[in-house]
Amino acid sequence: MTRLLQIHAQMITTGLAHNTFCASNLISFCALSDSGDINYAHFLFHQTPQPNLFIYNTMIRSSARSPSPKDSIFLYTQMRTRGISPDHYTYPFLLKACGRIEALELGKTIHGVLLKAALDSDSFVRSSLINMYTNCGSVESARRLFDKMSDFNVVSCNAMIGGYVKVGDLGSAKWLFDKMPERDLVSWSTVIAGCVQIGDSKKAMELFGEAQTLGIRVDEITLASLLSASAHLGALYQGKWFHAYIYRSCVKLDAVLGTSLIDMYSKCGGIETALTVFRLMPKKDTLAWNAIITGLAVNGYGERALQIFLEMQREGEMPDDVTFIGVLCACSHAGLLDEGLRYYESMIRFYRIKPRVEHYGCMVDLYGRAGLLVDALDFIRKLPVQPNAAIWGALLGGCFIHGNIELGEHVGRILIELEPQHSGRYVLLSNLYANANRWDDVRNIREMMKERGINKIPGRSKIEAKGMVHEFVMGDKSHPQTKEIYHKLDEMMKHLTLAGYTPDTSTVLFNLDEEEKENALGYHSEKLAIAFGLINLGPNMPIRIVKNLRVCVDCHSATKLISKIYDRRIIVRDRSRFHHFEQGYCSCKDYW
DNA sequence: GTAGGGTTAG
Repeated sequence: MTRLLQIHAQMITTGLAHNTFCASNLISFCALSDSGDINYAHFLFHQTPQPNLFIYNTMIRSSARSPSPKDSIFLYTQMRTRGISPDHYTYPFLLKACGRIEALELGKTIHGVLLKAALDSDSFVRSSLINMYTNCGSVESARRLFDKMSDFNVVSCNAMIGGYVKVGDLGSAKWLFDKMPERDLVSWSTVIAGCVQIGDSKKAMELFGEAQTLGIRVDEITLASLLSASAHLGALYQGKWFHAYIYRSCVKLDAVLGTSLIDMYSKCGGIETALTVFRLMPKKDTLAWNAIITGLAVNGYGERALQIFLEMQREGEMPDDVTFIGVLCACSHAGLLDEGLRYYESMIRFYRIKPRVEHYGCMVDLYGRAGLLVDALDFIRKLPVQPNAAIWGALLGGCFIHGNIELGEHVGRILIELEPQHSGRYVLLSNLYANANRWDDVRNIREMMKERGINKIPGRSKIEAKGMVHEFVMGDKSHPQTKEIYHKLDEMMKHLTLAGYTPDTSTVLFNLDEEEKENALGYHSEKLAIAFGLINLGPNMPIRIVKNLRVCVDCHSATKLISKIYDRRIIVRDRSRFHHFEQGYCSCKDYW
């Protein structure tokens, strides 16, 4: 831009500023280039006495992708009043703006206008129309238009696939993807992103495999989705492979891809690498800061997360609502009550961010973990919104940690009423009763679950070894290495007993006799996965496990001891956070 | 010129 300002100055002195061709190019650079400046483009535009069609198109195009797409509409009205007729270049930009502000009625009107002007046969205009309709939530209109088209071009197909993906109809998206005559990288990216969005990360990986077989080289956009899939799966080695791919293929590492990498490493327990990636990023936006703050928080490094937050403020990056979710989460997990309260206040008063239900959840968690259950309840009562299940869940968590049976029972009942189909709610209440040795109540809950036909979700643990993901359920005997695994498990148990471990059977759901309970615990999926890891991973490799549920008290204390006995780092990602076990300690400081 | 990407409480 500095260079451009010099050129502009020169143009003024030489009189070239009045030359339409030169003025157009100047505006075009400011409005469209990555190193341009949209505000300066507006400034130049206002100084132009008679902007021509090209200038209008450029300004409409630039505004359509700017943070205020409404400007495009304004510019369009202005050009019409000034008697300039829009052409087939104008409409795609204008329709993009309509889509972004979800102005369906306006979009329809423009559709009518361009029908009259007979511009609807232009393939760019058609694809833009399809995209406008899907962005405005009207997939049916998009489909009607799409069906009427005789020339099947790849862009309109992609726009249509994107429309299906937006409404979560991956079946139709995949159907069209398979049916279209030719697919380009955008087609692949769209379906891959679609899989990730509906939570089918495995399918996303499979599609990438197919693309690989066909020799398609993916770019930074596809990779961002694929890294997000790795993050969800907790597949560190898969994610690392993509990281290497980025370097190998000289893919542009922009802020979005950097954020995906940070998130992938954090969600796979590789928080040190996440930090390195973050430090090496030349341009960090709010999302990148948010990703590292949240990553540190769920990995149990609350203080580090807060340091980075302070750094963010020093560097003048504006925190948003998501930043504060990370900050509050960091405070509650690290037991920093006063800081949490202070940040919450500053979010509202200083940053003028209106708290959302997620922030309330963090606050209840903050009070609850600190043992201030009365304050937590008081906070919930004063909320301007109906508390949701997550808020009660946070309070129940606090009751559990601090052994408050009365309040816990009350909250547990509310939760079951609120989400009668959610098995975890019953399990939690039942565990609370079991902790208090109230076996009759435990049995009642079991009965209730049976009557309502609700099944407990079985615990599953995944572990990666030699490029393969292995999954275990409780008492699993399906793995080819079953014999060795159980042998190792016996050895582990012997070592544990020698180290003074006694099984904590308090949270076993069934009212079994003590010996049965111990057996049930001994074969919990994470213990099987640890045994598998000890057998198959080299002595210096940390054991990384991803669990679908929260880790139980018994497995937690057993894992701490195992990390010491076998001198092995064990990293467990459970449903809500990370546990880094090392030399008998866990990063969660036994609060989770 | 049109179509595809990242962070979010328990």
